[in-house]
Amino acid sequence: MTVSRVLRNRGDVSEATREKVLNAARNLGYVPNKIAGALASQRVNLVAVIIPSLSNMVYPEVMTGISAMLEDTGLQPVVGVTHYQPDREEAVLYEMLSWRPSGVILAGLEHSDAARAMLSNAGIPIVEIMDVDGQPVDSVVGISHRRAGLKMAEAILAAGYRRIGFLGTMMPYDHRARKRMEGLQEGLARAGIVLADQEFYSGGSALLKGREMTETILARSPDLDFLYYSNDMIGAGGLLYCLDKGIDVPGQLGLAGFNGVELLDGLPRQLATMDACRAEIGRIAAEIIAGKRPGMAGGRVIGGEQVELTPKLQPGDTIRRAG
Amino acid sequence: MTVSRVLRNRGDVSEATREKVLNAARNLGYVPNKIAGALASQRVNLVAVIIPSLSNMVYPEVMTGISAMLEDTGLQPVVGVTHYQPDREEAVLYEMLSWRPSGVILAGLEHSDAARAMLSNAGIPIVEIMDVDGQPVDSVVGISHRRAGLKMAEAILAAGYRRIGFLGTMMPYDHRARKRMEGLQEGLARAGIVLADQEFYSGGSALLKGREMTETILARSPDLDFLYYSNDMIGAGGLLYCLDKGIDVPGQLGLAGFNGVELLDGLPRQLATMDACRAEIGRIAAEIIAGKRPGMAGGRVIGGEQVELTPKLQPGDTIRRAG
DNA sequence: TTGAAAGCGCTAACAC
DNA sequence: GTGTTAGCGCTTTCAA
Repeated sequence: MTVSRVLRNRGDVSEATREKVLNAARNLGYVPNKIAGALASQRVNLVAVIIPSLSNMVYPEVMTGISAMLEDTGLQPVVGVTHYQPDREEAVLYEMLSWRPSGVILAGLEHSDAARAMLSNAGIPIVEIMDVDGQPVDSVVGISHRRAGLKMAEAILAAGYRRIGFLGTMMPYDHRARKRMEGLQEGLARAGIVLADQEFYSGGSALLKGREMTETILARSPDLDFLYYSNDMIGAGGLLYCLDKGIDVPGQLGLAGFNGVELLDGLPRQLATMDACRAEIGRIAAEIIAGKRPGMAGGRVIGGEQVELTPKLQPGDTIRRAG
Repeated sequence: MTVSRVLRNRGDVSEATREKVLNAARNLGYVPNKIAGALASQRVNLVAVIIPSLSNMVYPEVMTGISAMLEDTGLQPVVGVTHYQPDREEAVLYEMLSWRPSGVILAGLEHSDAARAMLSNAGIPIVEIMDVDGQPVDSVVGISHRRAGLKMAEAILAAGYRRIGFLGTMMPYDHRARKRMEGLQEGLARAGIVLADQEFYSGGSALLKGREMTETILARSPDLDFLYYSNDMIGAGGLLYCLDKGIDVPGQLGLAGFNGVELLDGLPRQLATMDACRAEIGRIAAEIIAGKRPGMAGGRVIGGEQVELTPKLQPGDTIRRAG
């Protein structure tokens, strides 16, 4: 039918007919059925985005980058949440793939075998985001959390701290926090230093947990001179705790978090952190799906792209000036 | 085909055939095509959720409530974000309706005429959430922001404050913040008091903005004795500012925010706030879509449901004890 | 318990 | 520039 052509601004249609159709559509309150359209054309303007959580702030920011980039490509992101559970990830992925999206963006490089198999067989661009320490299925955009931890270790040591504690989530599937801790340990090991203590939490208000954990770890290991938190929210809690207690930060005790969340800007003191390049990651991932990356003239390359971003250390004022 | 029956656990199929089909499916890495399925069955297991923003924390929490409830109904939420722009809302709604979802959950009661028309004609359950002050299209679940503001006015006056300032977003389309301010003004008016000053912001780190706005409004109106913030994040910023400056809270200056975000638990002092019942709203909205509300034995009632929740005042310790 | 056939509402290819 | 036709991959209905 000509109607189809008008509604999609396709092919040659006379202005008159066009107007007529548009009017009729408006008056009838006609909403096209994309299900039928997709079935007929074998094309779906949806991009599956699979992330572990929406309450982490990091992911909403990645989403923002994705949405912004996708805005004028005609593609629409569809979000699925896994709650850091591999089996949920598998289920969500299956569900989404059954709608035949144009591409998949998903967090992390660790997936169940079944999920990997689905991704490999999907025949659409797959972009794994956030992390580059591992074997991607197709494309990957992220930072090396291992190197981030290592870099932080160097900064800590350069500033003269020696008794370092790590505070983070207990979640067994937060692979990126784990890699940062491993990177930190490796960096310390190079200087012959061992992580002095560690403390984990799960659930609850991150800010409050940060306070509690800080109190706990300092009670247990009063000689610690640096605390590395796995995220900025618990780090901010720790900072507020130290200020309350009159602990000399960064003289007596140094602090650092991770992510570079904008929340930190309003704190009484600026927590040291490392920017995880969240919006940037989202933007690039979306570009890859949309086939908009420079150097890829339309046709997709087999094997995918590997983009490693470099997180910048933001020393803030909770870490002593080196030297 | 029999295959279809197996994959949907439908009708009578012999165990033998069933096994055979399941095996074949697994080996081929078969993922059913829901597009075709949906077209044939005229049923789609998707629920459209349309919200203004993901960075507001409030909406991710509503999402959590929705997801949790939908978990075992076979329905899947699909998120669309409007950035508080009516035309974006209209576009997102159009896009989503064209996938023929089983229901729509969307924030607020204010929509463009076109959007209203689409909603009315969609022939599926519509649930407007967050706010009950207005005319719903179908069902509605939320709180009265006007009454929330009014109740806050009463609490403020009862505690003896008289020179009240309001601080909020400049966004012209944040109708709920506007209604809270109007409620506040109405409550003050009953005691013959007029809002002493107000200050608005847009964009940026809410915590930081809260600090800046507080400084600005106090510089302009040093005699204010209470500040009512349109959300907890800017309120928290204001609280941190006051503590920095050594302002006596709540003696000299009372503070209150809105939402009851869990972040507040980690602050040095507990900001007074009012719980917006976010997860609860999400849960009930999802129940309505899933047809799970008690008293609705399957068949949906024309006209929809109206659920008004009552926000609780959490006085914290930034408001003087009354009397 | 299984197979065959029709058709969901569109798009693509081709004829007019 | 416009109409016609044959599917897209399923579900549904009905017959075997």
